[in-house]
Amino acid sequence: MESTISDDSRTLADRVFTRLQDDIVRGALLPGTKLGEAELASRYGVSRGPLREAIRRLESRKLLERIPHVGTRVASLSLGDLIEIYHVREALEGMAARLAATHMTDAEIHSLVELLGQHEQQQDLREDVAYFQREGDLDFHYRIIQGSHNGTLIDMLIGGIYHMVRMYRYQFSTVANRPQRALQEHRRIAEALESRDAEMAEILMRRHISRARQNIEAQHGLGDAAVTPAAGLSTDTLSSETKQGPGPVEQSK
Amino acid sequence: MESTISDDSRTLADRVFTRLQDDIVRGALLPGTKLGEAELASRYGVSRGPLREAIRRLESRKLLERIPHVGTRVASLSLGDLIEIYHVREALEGMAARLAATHMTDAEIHSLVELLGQHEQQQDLREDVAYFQREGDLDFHYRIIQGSHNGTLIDMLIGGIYHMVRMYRYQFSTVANRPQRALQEHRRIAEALESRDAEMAEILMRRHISRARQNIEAQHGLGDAAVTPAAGLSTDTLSSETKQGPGPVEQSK
DNA sequence: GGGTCGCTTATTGTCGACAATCTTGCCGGG
DNA sequence: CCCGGCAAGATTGTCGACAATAAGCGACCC
Repeated sequence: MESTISDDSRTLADRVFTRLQDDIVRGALLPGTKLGEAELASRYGVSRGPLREAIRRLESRKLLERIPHVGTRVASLSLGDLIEIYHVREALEGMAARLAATHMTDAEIHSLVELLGQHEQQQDLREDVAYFQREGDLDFHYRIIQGSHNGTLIDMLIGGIYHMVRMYRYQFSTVANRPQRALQEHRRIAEALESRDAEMAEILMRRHISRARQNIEAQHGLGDAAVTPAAGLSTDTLSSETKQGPGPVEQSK
Repeated sequence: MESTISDDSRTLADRVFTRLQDDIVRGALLPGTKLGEAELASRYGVSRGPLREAIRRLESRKLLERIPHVGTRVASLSLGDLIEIYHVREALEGMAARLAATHMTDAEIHSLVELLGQHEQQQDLREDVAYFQREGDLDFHYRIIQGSHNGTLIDMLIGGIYHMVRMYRYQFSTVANRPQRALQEHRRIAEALESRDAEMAEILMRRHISRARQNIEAQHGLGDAAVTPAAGLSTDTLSSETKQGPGPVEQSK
């Protein structure tokens, strides 16, 4: 329940794992970039030992692609991969919503409704709601997943899929171009949860995610000029590639 | 078919990862066993470096539990965990069956039906069908999952969940006490696939897994005396130096 | 002139040693 | 007698160096 792990309490390998994952997800490291171990080690100020352990874990989470004796590079999602992920999300989060309708506590549901209220306020107040809406959307889904109270499901979604979804959003800087509607759908789902209607919650959640997927498909289907990753990887020479900003690694919140 | 990556082509860390995973899944290492890095390293004939990388990957797969600065131990599934897993399987494999109904090739379906024929023969011929049925069951589900042609789904099921299910089966040496019925259900599912009935395939698969779960719940609800773990350590090719005492694994606590 | 072989070099894989941390047993005090 | 602190031992975490493998490049042969 409490996830405020102080940054220096855990082991070094765990920290570099978190930082690296964050840099990948936030788009600081563009997909396809080759990651030299020596370079990364010096960048994060650790030795190659802990770094390699972190790499193996990121590899398990499909955030890194590794070829033995060749190297490691940031995983690049194709559109097909993303569609696949959304199909799985539909099944899994639908299930999460169904479970949440019966397993969430009243306090959790109340808190969720409050969160929705905040989202609506932000929706009204700001024009540039993309970022907030984006994170808010994640937060909404995040809470319902937690509300399922199914540890396996939570691990799979939070630890396995959500990082990829977030990576995608930052990668293509997806504009939440249907925030109003998404918010409405969120509201409906919350209402189903409030009335403890499990079947309705599942159906609404599946629809919600299905629409998001269709939205992505349409967006990329008629104009994928806006999704050019701007990162031709193919045969990049090593290193010295992603040199952006003076602060290569930003510290998180 | 089995000409997969030859054992010496991959890196050492990959090999010890496979071996360790196999030993865990097959029950050679009992759940809860404390794994000392030095001991494991000498057992597998590698240094602690590659071993630690393998450990991190197994940890990501929830097959090992690690506490920083304390140690690593084999994950022990509670009954609740297993039930959770089966619920997720119901959603995920139901989806896999639905996708398989439309995405499997005719050749794949034909091969699946042939596999079922073999299972029925074994069913008729042998009394001690537990092992074959067990693996056969896995094989059947395995093929349908592959037949979904959804890479994300496949990774999640094969790479994430199935090892845990297999571990459980070996752990409690679960007797497939309803092989006849399970086989019938498999047959029905295959028929649905043959007629390309996606909805029917999903429903049948969900029922099939749900029944398996209910079977487990009942079995453990009234008597769990039949949980005798049979141990057998695998000693093949890697480093001929594997000291394997009569009691190599110590139960902690 | 094109292709292939061998060398160079950089990067990954592996190893052994050192340092930090936890556990355990013991001692003293309450 | 029980509890807390302290020291010794063991185990994990981290580091730097060495070895093995693959990519790049140039020369040589056909």
